[in-house]
Amino acid sequence: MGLYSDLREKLISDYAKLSPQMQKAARYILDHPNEVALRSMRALAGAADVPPSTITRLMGAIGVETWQDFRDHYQSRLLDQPASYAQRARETQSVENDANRDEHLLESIARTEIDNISAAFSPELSSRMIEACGAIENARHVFIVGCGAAYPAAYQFAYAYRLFRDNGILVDGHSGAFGDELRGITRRDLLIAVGAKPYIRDTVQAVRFARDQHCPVIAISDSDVSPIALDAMTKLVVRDHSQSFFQSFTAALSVMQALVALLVARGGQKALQRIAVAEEQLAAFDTYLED
Amino acid sequence: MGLYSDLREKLISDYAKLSPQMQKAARYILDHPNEVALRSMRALAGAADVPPSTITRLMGAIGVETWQDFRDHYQSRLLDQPASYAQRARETQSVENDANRDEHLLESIARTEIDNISAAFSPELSSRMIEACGAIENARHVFIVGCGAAYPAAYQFAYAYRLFRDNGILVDGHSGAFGDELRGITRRDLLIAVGAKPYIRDTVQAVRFARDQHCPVIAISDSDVSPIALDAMTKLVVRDHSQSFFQSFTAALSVMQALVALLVARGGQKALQRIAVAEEQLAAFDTYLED
DNA sequence: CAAAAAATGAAACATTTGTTGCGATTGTTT
DNA sequence: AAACAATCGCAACAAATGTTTCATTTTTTG
Repeated sequence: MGLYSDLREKLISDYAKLSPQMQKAARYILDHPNEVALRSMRALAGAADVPPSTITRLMGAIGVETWQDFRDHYQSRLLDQPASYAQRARETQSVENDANRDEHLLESIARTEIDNISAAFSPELSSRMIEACGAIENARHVFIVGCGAAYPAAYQFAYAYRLFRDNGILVDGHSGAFGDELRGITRRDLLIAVGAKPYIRDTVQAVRFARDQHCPVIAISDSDVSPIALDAMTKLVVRDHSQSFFQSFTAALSVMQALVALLVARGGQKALQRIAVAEEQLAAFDTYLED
Repeated sequence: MGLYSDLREKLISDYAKLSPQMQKAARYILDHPNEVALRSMRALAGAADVPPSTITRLMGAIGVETWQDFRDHYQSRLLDQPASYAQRARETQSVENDANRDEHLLESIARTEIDNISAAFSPELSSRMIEACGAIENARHVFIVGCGAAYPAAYQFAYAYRLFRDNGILVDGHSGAFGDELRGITRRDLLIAVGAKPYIRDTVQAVRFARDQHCPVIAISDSDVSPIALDAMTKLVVRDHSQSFFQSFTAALSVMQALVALLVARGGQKALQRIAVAEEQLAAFDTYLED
């Protein structure tokens, strides 16, 4: 019997030959290797949503005698990891070539991104987000605008929001002239605007138009005094520090996702039901690929 | 009950007060912390040369309810990244207060997002990203595809990329039928595909089409064996853990931004000049608002 | 020294774990 | 349509795990 230096590769190469349920199990194992090392087989089966017997069968299918052998393999893999980590750090320090300059840049990016996210979930911002949720829940229509680099964040919110509420409108100019969707906006509506420097004219004009119609604004921006946030009811000022030329919208996206999570959590059972219905509709349109 | 950030200290401070046999056990645990995380209590007792009951008594002596709690602590210590994540999750669950529930949820979200990003910049993923950059630089055309919740990440890359390279094409179906942009794709091109479960049919078909034309694929996905990543040349598997119903695309977005940053850094002066030109064009179109 | 207190290890206990067997279900072929 | 094989999940099983009990030994104390 051939011994594999890493069972992971064996699992990947044999993946296609496995039965659907075993694929499900293999997939979970590939995605969560540490759980193999730390949790019990039954717990792992439960997490992967397969009966325990499937795991046992998977062992046989990939040529592993017993679960213990499999687990041992993943345990030693877990113990070896810190070693290679340290070794890599040493290598990075010793040689000063082009390749590890890239690695340094990536490490620096990672730190910055984490800082940005941490700042976005400070107590102050958190309470503002909760406040924003209240406003969203009471609005008649919820408009979302964000252009250029801010478009992903706006789209993200609009996409998720529409799965459980049907009063969200993404202002992106895809339906005619930009801002056309805003016609008829009133003080009972709400505009969520995303944007950082350099501020894009369309976004700012959308905000101003909404303000003129006495529509409250929730601004996700890079400054309290940015043209987007200046007159906003709720200001969510997120950091967009970045190692590169472009600003980072990671924190903005994260805040958008957090808003959705909050809304769903507060919406309770009803929100979950709506999501289920939306998913069924998507399935009916054959949007998803069945596993 | 006082919670210690590290039970190790508790073990050391109480060491003198323990009975001889318990000291023997405590000594072994302090010397072999990983064994606590990986082996069974009986096995540990055997290794420490004490009866199992001594371990149970030691638990009570240092104020730990059960062996499971003790083991959990050492397990999360072993995976130093999500250190107190499990504990935090448990706390969030235990407190059923409506007023604080939102804040706890946000804290939990923040923690998870940071974990996701940390994992995305692991040594393994970092080297894959550098590898991906090489492929991007040598490709004739760079196609980017991502649907549904993955669209923001795809858009983000395409938007930034087009500021310094003019061979990027976002496959989003805005120009006629979906996938129409892919016509004429060859082995000299490159497809960057973003997507997580549930996999959207359009994305998967785009990947398959590219593969059929022998076009290499860079996959940003949630699993090594996802239909998007399975046959990909370079697999960037990012975590999408989330406290809410939806998966998080924060890490995917962050990876996209990092790729752009890498490309610009490697592109040197030439890339910066192109960016300057692009900005001037946007200014000419009166896109930005002058301060 | 004797009585009380503490500590110890073996065994018993209920629980959990990994594995196996079997009937039911599914999908394919004749 | 019937027959076959593959796959699946439930339930039973034996082995192990964590905990408790209790009699014995050791230590402390008056």
